[in-house]
Amino acid sequence: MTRPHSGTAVATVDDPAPGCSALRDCLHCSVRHLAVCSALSPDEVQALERVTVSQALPLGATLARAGEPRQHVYTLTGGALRLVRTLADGRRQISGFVLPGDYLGLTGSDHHRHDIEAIADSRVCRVALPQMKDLRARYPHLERKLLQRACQALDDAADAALALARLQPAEKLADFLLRLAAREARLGDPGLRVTLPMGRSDIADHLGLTMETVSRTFTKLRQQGLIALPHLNTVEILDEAGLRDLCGA
Amino acid sequence: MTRPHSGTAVATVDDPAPGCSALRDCLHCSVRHLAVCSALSPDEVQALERVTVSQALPLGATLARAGEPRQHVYTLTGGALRLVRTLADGRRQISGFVLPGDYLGLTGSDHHRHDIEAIADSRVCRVALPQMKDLRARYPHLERKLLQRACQALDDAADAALALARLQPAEKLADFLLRLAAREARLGDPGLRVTLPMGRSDIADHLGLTMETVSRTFTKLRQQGLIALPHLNTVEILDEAGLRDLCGA
DNA sequence: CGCTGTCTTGAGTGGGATCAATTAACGTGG
DNA sequence: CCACGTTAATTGATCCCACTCAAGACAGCG
Repeated sequence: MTRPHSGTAVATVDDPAPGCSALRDCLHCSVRHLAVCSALSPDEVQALERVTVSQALPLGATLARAGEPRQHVYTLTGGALRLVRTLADGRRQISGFVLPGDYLGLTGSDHHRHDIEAIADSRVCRVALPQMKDLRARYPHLERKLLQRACQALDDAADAALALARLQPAEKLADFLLRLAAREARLGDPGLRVTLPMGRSDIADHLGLTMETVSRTFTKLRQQGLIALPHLNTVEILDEAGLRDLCGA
Repeated sequence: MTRPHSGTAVATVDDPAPGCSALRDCLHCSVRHLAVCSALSPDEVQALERVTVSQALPLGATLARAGEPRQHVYTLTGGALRLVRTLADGRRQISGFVLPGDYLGLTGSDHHRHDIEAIADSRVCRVALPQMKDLRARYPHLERKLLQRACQALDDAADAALALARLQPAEKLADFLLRLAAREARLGDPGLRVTLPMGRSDIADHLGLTMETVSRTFTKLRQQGLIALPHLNTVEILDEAGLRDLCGA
């Protein structure tokens, strides 16, 4: 069971005295993902440790709600989150899934624009906004890295928009699976076995479909021999080339 | 006639010896839109002038094609462009429309990801990539401004994705018109009269619809008294509140 | 073993796409 | 100024696919 229980979201829980391993994770993420520390002195590392807080998010917990004022930026160090937008009448869209290494804070707004919910037991590394501002002022390298990430995110957003606007359900799903596989591959995994931390309706709300259509499309891809579904949340990519020219690339 | 003729795109034409007005425009755009020059010395302005080139784009001209290596960044100083992606089988999506003041260059790729086409007689201010790199290294303020813009663009992309995924045709069109009106308002225009530089099929390919549906939806909004269409390319917003709660905001 | 929540599968409907024809807008040349 | 030709936009008729509603299968867990 990797899915959150209905609507009973547990409140977020801080980690006021982070253990050394959590702190090391945070620094690690800062180093690896934001490349701040490439040439930091020991006291600079100390300064970083002071502004960095690890926070646990059990499955189903909500990190933020749309409309709330933003207080921190985050880097996901483990687990998975979803970014949810809901219309007045309940229509839902999932702007994206946040996986380990992803940075949360690239927005021009001072309020959250999404509900941010944990779809697996997760852990984030967080920095308060004013302190992040200081860091960015102090390390131009960080600013540059953030801009790089933002540009990459913009490219991804354009790809997603094309998929939403013009791909058919099977193409959307193939595209989604390949994208997920590529992301897991970048984190070191082989790439043929993709784990889906999210449920069918999350996929549907991400691709602009219904749960039923997603389910039917999974069966269709399976019957065509393009994928296998050993478990509900595990997809094995049998014919990557086949998937790839399904989504017209 | 503000629409490009069929497929006969005129090649882009450089302006090797830009007149003083073009140069002033370029500097103006750099100042106003990237806020580089807020505290520049005269010789720094000279340096900027040297890297800045104005380029005219007649209606129908192509500034770049998807797949080509990127050579410059641009700021649009007049007219309008469209960013087009085309699938192998001809399905088309327009990622966005570029209006005066917009910056072209926020991408992580070193190749163009869109066809960039002028949908009106246009003019861009361009800077070669290596020189832009220098500028960014020299002026941290510029880097910060670009990041701000990228973040804003990301927010807009999320909004667009929600619209593509979950809004109905009438809602999509209402959202589009309001967004366009807001954009014109930011450039000083009153806001009740929106000029559409693009044709119906461009709107369709932007919203993930067909030309016919866009046309039908226009008539529907008109019959409901929400808008008026004095000319083909002019929309008058009669009931802004009505439009606004159509798209669920 | 039954309960709960999720996923799958089925049958029927509706809305946007498709195909096709008409109308409108604009520019040109007589 | 008007008739013509071209291109874009509108309107109409039909179809198809994804949505909707509903039932059934499956897994996880107490």
